Amino acid sequence: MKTEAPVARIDEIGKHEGQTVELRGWLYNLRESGKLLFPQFRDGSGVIQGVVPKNQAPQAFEALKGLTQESSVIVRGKVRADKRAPGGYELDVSDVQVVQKVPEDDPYPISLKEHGVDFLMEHRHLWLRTPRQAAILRIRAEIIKAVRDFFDSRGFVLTDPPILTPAACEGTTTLFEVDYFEEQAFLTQSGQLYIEATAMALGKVYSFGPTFRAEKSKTRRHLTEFWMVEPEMAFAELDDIMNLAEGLLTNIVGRVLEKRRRELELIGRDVAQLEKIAAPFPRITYDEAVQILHKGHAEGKLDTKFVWGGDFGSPDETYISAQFDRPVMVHRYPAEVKAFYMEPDPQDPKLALCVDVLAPEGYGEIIGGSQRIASYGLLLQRIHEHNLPEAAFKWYLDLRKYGGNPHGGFGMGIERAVAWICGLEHVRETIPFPRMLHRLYP
RNA sequence: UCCUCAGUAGCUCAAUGGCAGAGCAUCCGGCUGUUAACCGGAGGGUUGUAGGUUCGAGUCCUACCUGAGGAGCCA
Repeated sequence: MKTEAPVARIDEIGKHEGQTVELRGWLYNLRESGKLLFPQFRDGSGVIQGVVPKNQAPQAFEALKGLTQESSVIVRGKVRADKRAPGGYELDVSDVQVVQKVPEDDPYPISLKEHGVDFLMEHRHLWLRTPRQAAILRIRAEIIKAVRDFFDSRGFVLTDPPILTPAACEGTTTLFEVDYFEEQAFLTQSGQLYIEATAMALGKVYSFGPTFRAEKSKTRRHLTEFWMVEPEMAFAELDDIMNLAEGLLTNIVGRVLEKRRRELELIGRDVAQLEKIAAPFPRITYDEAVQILHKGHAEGKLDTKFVWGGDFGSPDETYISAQFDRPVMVHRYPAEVKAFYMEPDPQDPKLALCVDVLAPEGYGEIIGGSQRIASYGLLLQRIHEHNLPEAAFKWYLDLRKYGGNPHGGFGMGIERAVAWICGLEHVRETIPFPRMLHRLYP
């Protein structure tokens, strides 16, 4: 096979109209019509249909006839604009080199027909090749890039907290236990406590990394291993934190609409829903949210009447967020249902200076944040009230002894953000290899 | 941990307690513009596992296994 032809990418194939190019990829599908073949090639950037008449390209015809789905190939052909082609361009194939043929007696398991969830999850390593899954992963990458650009351009420094930790961060959820040279250790459930320390060193910081929860949660919103971005700011109060969360979300939605509109359309996302996402986001207090739930109950839209003082359940969050067309910020929850490190509201110490951001369309909580306790004495008292081991938190208390100040931040679950922006039914499709209660393979 | 549902060909599914079937995939044949191509033919089964009821169980009963959806908890 001659090698002068430039290697082209399918997503930029229009640049090569009229040229002979080389494509390196996989046979996505093959339609046969007698002495005419219509192979569809996939190269990771897109899919293009080729045309192979037997009498014009006998070598390519013989190489492709009967070739199995997902066989790897190097093909050469001339790019031609064609209105009949889904992408606007077709390839008049002249040469084909089969790099590896998928065996006929053990064909590629994922056909173009429908498959069940269990089968697809068992073949996740291959499922990723389908255009829909590839588009979701591209959007995920764009969201992560937007997050990092957002913080990097605003003076935040990326500081990576440890993944192995000696104690629970918040003392609430179940953690994965690890044998650390015969000492007990855990996989982190949040880097927050550590980035409070780096924030005192660098002013504005963020972390982006995996977190682990051993909860036996079994819903469309849960993974046992997920990625979280956590900004933390010294000398910041609750309003600063809410402004930051609002800025982050409008920024990443805007970026995805700008750069990944084609992928959003490919997966069938209603883009109009995302175009509504603009500041200001509604900000309501916990008390106001409870009023909304009570009104909903009175109108028969909620089964049970919410009792003030508890945390919102999943149906409650869905109902509250359904009242708005953009993310809603619910702030000042009862301190009792929140983490030990949250600063009490000076106006009403029963409340914590915290905020949850609920995504629209029923996606629930994607961000949780708070102002942290600045006082050494109060923090020590909270650690005792929550029966946490004081010795393990000595370093954390030091942050209040040596230059304590009002500070805070939030955590955003990347997979939940991706699920919302993509309009997915389940977070399992937002990460290449999801880890769930019953899923450790592949 | 609790509640609900499901498990039949490689995949997606059908089969009133009475001969285990279809589409896709694979193989063989046909078709020069196919769009999850189409048309004809072939091969492909321990009906999740174990027990029970029955003349007879994919179907009914019990237990278990596996998975899905939800609750709680959370991002």
